[in-house]
Amino acid sequence: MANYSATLDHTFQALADPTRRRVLERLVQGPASVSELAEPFDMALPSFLQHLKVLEQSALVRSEKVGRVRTFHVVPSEMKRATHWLSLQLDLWERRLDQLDSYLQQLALQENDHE
Amino acid sequence: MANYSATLDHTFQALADPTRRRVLERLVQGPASVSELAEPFDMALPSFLQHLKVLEQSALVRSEKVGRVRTFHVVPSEMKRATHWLSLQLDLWERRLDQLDSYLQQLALQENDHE
DNA sequence: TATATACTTAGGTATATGGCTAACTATTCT
DNA sequence: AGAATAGTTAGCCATATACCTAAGTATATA
Repeated sequence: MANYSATLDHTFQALADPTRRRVLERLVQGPASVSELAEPFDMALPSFLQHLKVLEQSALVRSEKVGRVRTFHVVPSEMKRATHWLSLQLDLWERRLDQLDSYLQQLALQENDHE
Repeated sequence: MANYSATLDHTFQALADPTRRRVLERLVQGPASVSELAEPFDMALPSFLQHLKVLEQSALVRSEKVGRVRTFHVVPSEMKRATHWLSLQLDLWERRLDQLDSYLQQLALQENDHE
């Protein structure tokens, strides 16, 4: 495993679950094993592992197994892509507001001319 | 309708679908009616309407109906919240790397002392 | 070598999601 | 009034998601 084509779909899907977001919040503080990650959650281990799988398939995290311990760590690139998409939309939205604003101001000026 | 308690769950869930992201990309350019929004999509109208419903319930957009036309527009606050969460995680991740870095540098210095 | 630890796999269930068609309502145009 | 337009509601279906228990594998520890 290592060849995932992660998409914004998968990224946002992975982020849509509170358990998975809490895991990420833990992992940005540093790597952790499956059982360390699972500990705060009142959930059967196989259910929890499902979440880790989703996170890894979305490429938000990666893991390696050494001995019997699997350690997870954050990979920032997909979070960056998601942030970028959102920032771009917010930016475009604000630009449009600015344009609208100056258009309305111009209109107001023309109105004054006619008085 | 107007009393939704939107959460990051709902926001990311809404963003996880390509149709809904394309709708948002359209709406940051300015408001649009249901049929304008639906036009680029090869999808039955009721299916498409479902997506608009998800977007509105996640509070990423809002709509008003005038006559027989319902017009949608972007509401930026939830996008900002999502961006904020992501940026915070990325920021925490980088801080941790920096700390690790200076720790390792210190370790290297101490090693030199012992030579 | 026996036991404990740390995951893993298999398989089952309930609900959610994303699509459809058909039929209906409310406005607007002729 | 009758027809067209714009959106809505109801109901069906297939697949995905999120949880579970039970049982299995591989690696350490006593």
